[in-house]
Amino acid sequence: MSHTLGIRQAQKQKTRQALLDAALGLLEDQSLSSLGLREVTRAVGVAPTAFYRHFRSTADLGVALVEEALGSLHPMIEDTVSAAGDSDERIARAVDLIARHVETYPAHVRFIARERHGGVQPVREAIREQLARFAEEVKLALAEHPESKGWSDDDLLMLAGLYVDHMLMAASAFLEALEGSDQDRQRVACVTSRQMRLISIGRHNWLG
Amino acid sequence: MSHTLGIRQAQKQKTRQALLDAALGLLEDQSLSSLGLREVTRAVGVAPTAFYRHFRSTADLGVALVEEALGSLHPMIEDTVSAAGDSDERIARAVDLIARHVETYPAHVRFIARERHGGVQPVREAIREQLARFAEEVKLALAEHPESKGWSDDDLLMLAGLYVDHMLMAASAFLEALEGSDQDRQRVACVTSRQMRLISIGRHNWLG
DNA sequence: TGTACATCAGTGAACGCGCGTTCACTGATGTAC
DNA sequence: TGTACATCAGTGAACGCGCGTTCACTGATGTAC
Repeated sequence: MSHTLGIRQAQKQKTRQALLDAALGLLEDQSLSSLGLREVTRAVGVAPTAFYRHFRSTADLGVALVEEALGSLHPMIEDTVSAAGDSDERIARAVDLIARHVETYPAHVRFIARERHGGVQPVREAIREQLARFAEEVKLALAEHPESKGWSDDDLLMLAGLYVDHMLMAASAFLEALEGSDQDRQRVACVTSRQMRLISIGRHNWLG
Repeated sequence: MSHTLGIRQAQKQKTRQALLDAALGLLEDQSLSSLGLREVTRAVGVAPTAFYRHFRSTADLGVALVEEALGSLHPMIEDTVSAAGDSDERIARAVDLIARHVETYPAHVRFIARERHGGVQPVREAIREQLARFAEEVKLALAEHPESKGWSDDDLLMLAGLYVDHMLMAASAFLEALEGSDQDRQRVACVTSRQMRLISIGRHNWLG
């Protein structure tokens, strides 16, 4: 089978993924700028020098984590924003989707929220790029809605940016509530829904 | 003069402030969780051990920085949100005020944006508390507006939270634009104003 | 298929360095009389 | 005002420790014939 990776390549990928997983775990209670290369390799059980076979530095590993955390999320945008249903249905679906995502990948969400304004420039830049792509995709999806008639491209991008920022705020609020009670999480969901509804109302009355 | 500090107390305060200033400077390109005690004392020009006369740890210093960065901002809220003028005037004033604040205290703003979701729990907690106080104050100011008639306390707090979050997003966007051109900053101001106007429109049509 | 050589992911010792924290100290400032 | 003692912000040496990076290496996997 010429399409399968060789044993060597497969093992290398496995170690690389183990490094990424270990780093993500260690980043639950510290920032990337204080994450040590030896910490990561120790957690995986390989020699410190093995790290260099996969990443130049922890900053480099951080950029890879951004790709892992956000890269796979793009298809989700399309499904959430552009699918059918009225505003309230769309909001309910979006909030539910965010809540589920935070429950499934809490460490990824924490990493992005933390490093978005964190101390490692290349990682900030990578996150900024991904979020700009999200905003662009949301803009395109919004343009498909009938209620976007008469909206300029610039105004749609402004609205898309507001949505993206707010989704991140919501994800971060859900994350804080993860260690709380069911009631805490429901309150976050409720407040987030109302905030999104308010933005949606603003949208429908914009220029009108 | 019994009300002036003794020479000893005055000198101690001065050293403490020098430590805070130096730390804030060093935090421009790293996170608090990687800030070293020796780095800070070296920047000030005192012995490493002098640090312990003022703070238990860098986390402790971080909490003091939160107080310095956000504590003095509370009076500003009242002025911004509750003062006279229609929505557009209020928005213009708020955006201008945020832009000026970021220009005057960029390091403080960066610190708050960075450590809000950073790796140091007590500092996150301190920021969370201050922002909750802001939201409460904004809520009280909003309640004074005539357009808040019929609004429940809960809805006002929801709106206040949206404003506080959005002000922070705006501050962070201005910060990124600080190293850019005048045009960059104007674009941020323009987008922020329109987003606030959209929220304001949502507010006026809420339940209506 | 078997053999001889190339590749390269992971090893382990070694390095110089800066870290946080301890401790007993110094000497200017504060206080009691 | 002057003196004798107490306080305490800042010192400087010392400690053990883990860090990032270098280097020559090993041995399983890959490849050419």
